[in-house]
Amino acid sequence: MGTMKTKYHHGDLEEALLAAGMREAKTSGTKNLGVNSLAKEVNVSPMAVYRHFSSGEGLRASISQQAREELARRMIKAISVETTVKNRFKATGRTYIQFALKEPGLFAVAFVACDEPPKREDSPSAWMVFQDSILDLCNEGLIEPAEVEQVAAFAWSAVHGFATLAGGNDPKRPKANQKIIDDLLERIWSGIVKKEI
Amino acid sequence: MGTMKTKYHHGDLEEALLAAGMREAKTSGTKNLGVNSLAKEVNVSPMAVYRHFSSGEGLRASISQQAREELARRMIKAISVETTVKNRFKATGRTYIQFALKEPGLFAVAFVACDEPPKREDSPSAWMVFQDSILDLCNEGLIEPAEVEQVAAFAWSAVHGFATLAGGNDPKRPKANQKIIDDLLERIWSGIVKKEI
DNA sequence: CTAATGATGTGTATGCTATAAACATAAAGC
DNA sequence: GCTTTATGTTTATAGCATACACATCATTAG
Repeated sequence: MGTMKTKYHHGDLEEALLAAGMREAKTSGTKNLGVNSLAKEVNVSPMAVYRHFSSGEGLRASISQQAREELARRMIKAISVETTVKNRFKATGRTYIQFALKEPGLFAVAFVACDEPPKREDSPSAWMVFQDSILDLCNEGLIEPAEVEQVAAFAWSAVHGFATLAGGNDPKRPKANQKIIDDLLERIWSGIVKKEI
Repeated sequence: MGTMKTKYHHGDLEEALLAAGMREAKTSGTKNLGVNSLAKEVNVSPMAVYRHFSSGEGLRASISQQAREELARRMIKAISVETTVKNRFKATGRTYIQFALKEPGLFAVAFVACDEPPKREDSPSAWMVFQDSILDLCNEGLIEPAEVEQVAAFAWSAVHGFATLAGGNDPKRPKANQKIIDDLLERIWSGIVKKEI
């Protein structure tokens, strides 16, 4: 009888469920993230899920968290190759928007409103990356320390809003190409460094 | 004999379902918008719903549309009392954001991603109001005609993004009070009328 | 080494949801 | 008045989340 295909215990079911969830999220967004369908995908009975997550909602919250971490990682990576504060800021926003456009499923899952708080709070977050990028501007003297919170809120809002709208399927959604995105980031920049005038 | 409480035919079930949906949306957001629960709320069997909507998804799409129309009406009303283009623009954004903060349920329902296209397309939309407000700026010579689309996308994005983030329940969401919102709108203004420099 | 214990997975049962098919009732048109 | 059409109800099926009881394996204590 050679290989016994079905070990009674899976080994690392939690990891497998999150991986399967991310796969589904990439291709189908928020659909197909149910307990039953994900359990089936990893060849496990639906109830096994509850040994690792308190509920289906909890499972989805963890998948959502993973998606947000993926976004944050891409942002950090994009920043790392830029040399000026302005370019780092723009790379931050551009990466965020391109993530929404190239991975609409992941982006949708990342920002569904979910009540459940994520398990780990210490992971890289897009918000943190934004804030750091704004703190850099402050260190360079481009904005006042008192403005940091406001500026971060503004920049994050504009980028997140565009990503959400352009990545959606509203027939009237804003168009998005490289030039348009760059124009947007320049306008945001204008709203940030008012003193540059 | 006396009052027959239950007419076999409801009279205007479609309207009643949408009204019930809006009531639920106001208090509970996207939850409790199922076919069964709404049917029960108007004292009708679940299957009756399908005489007016092709599916539960279709029903929710119509409720979502109603929520968007409500937002657009409030924006139009707010604009009507302003006299300058800048103030009209700011009233547009402020109303949008305050709608998200004061009616989080309605706002959530208004902008859930739904594939189903709405039934009527000719209704007032927030997008139209934004665009009109930007066209005004163009008429006043504050921006170039070629910029209109870009500017509208930028303004809409920033306002929508802030409304979404500030109205959500992320522990790190941006704070929102009158002063902060006004600062935000000024920053957006800076991104719009670059030439004012 | 063996036996108890805890962690992890299965099977079964319940109650919810969406919706298809067949039937019932009332309203509108000939 | 009788037929047709619109609008509801009933019943049945299938999927989902999840509670409860049981099975299996891994670890650890004696």
